[in-house]
Amino acid sequence: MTDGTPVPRRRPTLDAVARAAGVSLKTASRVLNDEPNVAPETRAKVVAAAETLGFRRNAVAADLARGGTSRLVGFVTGDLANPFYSALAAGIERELSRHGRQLITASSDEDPERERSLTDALIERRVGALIITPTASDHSALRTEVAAGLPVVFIDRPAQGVDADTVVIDNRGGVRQAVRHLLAAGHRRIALLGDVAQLWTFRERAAAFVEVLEEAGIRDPARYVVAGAHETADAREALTDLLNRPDPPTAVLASNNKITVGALQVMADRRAAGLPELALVGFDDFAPAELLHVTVVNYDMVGMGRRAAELAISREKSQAELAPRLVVVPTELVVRGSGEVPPAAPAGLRGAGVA
Amino acid sequence: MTDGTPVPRRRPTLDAVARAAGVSLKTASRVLNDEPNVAPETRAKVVAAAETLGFRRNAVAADLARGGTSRLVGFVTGDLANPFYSALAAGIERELSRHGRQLITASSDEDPERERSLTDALIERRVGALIITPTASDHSALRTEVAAGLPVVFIDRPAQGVDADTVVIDNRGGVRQAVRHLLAAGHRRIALLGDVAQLWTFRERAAAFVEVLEEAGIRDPARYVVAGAHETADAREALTDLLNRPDPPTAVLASNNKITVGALQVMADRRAAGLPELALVGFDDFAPAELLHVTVVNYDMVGMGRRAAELAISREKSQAELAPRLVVVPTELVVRGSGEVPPAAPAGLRGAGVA
DNA sequence: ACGGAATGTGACAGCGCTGTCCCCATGACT
DNA sequence: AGTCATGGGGACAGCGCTGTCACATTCCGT
Repeated sequence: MTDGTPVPRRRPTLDAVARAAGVSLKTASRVLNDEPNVAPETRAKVVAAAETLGFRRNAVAADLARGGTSRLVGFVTGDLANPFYSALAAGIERELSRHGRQLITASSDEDPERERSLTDALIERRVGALIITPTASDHSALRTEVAAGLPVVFIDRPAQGVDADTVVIDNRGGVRQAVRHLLAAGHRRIALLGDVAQLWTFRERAAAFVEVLEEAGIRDPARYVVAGAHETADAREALTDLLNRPDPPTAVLASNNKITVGALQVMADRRAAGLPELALVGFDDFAPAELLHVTVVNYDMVGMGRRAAELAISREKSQAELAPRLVVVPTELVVRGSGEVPPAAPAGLRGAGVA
Repeated sequence: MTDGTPVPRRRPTLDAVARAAGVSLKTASRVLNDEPNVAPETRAKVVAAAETLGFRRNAVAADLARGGTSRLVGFVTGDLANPFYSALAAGIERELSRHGRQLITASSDEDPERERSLTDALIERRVGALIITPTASDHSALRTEVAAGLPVVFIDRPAQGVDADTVVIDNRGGVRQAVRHLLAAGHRRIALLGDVAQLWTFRERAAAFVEVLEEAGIRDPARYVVAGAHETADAREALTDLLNRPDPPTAVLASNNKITVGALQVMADRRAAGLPELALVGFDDFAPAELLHVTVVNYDMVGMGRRAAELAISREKSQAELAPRLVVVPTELVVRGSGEVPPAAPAGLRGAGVA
């Protein structure tokens, strides 16, 4: 076979650089790693040789030689297209880059099976640490890895079956703020519209929700707790059903931003139909929430990612066995309104009360 | 020094598995890579040994042995926290995972310097392909890499100084749709509110903008073209300035979603102040744009990412020299309204005309 | 029954780099 | 002079895996 294809020029190796500079392989390595004890002239020669050859060190080989662990951190998340997850990713990435580490992301699409295989792939890639928004219910498979010293951090919800660092939102606190706000405005029939009932975050929020209402002396506080509104459309439907009950709620707490949007749609329809207004508080702030005049439970998503990365790196750097740590990210109620259209409200009165 | 710290148990190697199974290293390798010509019994023995030892293959070493290139694809983007970029990332990641590849993302924060160093780091990591949303104006440094056979794909805007595959939006077409829509509604004084003047996307949009207005016989069509509205707040200010001119525009084309939000804020203020309505069309759709009743130029961001990944992978797989390819993603005008509040419009009339 | 293919397995040499150890010059200090 | 620390540099053995080649066995057709 006559080799017709142009040979894909092999990259110059460190060896080639050393030869060109007239030094040994190891000396070249020293120069390129800024190790001490190299004469300035020698250093210059090597640098020049590397430059002219267009040398790029091979981080794969370097990692292997150093012990087989790469300076990569894996992030297994639900869906990168979701602003919540991508905000986490952004925070993680920012923190990592400060420590010379790179982020490798993988979306599980909330599928436990896929989460498992992605995690495996990342471990095979010998990531230095692993950050996971757990979807699977059991993570005991990771126990071996954690025991072997792999830093694993769970974010947004804790994992079961393994002790590891965890970063979560103060779900209960956030719910309490939201519900108290609605109670203070005089609401007594308050609904909670949630995502997936199995999700830890929802269970937390629902528990707090019921608790606060009970404290306020509301009877049958779980009466308007509904889960299963995974997409915006589901949320719409679920809320419509609630409102069609004989004794409908007057206020809603939406458990995430997709649901909030669904609720806002319903509210717009009601308004168009001349029906009474509904009060709304949403979990998760989102870009134009301000324009829509909706009160939300806000927290720092990017900061949350950053915290997770910090935990991962600190564990990776310290050899000692650290006890699992828990970081709870505080929430803050941003009072704006209930999602009513911002009609003629004088600017000064903005964000003052609920409907 | 008495070694007090618990030795971080080394991971079992393939060699250990082979020994445990009583076969050679290579045979174990064959089994774990599903290579043919291994007797079923032998296979079973190896699998069992791997299982009991908790063996995880080391992808770093495997990549190195295979020729030093990893099955990783790098994505250098502006800011992962921006929904536009994260949608791209999601599309890329989805396509890659279908081909057994993993995505490693890095945010340049739109800083050319940082973009450069991240690109370098990824090349050192020996990614199999590189996808970049270029921020730097010159990418001739990548010429060597491209010549050496590294698949490089530019996304959202083309690069200068190097011939490579590129995926862009049909900016001109999108602008044409938007402007014609406004013209048809009777507007003659139309403004274009843009991001960064140097950005290729803005220059394209501005050129098309001027062109369409000229075709329509509008004099001095660039009169209301303003750039530099990088953040929402800037956009607000820029638009306010425009509206304070003696002969203010009656319609605005916002060049991205942040700007659209800024414009919506201004419109809300005007409405509150009883000033005449302003027509608005935005570039980029965003989650609650529907609720805000705003007409937008929409296109498939996730699909765009997917296309870029396809280009990268096809190039990586084919050894032949492919000529640089250009993919233009079509845009679609989603007519909803001009961002006026959705007051009493009967559902049936929704999204029918402009203000 | 016998050559040749197909099948199953192993030895061994790298992939490109880093860590360890070791050697050779200096220069400083008895 | 003789010793010894110190700076500067190289040889070499891996890191954990895969590719190549060589070898042993079995199976087939004629």
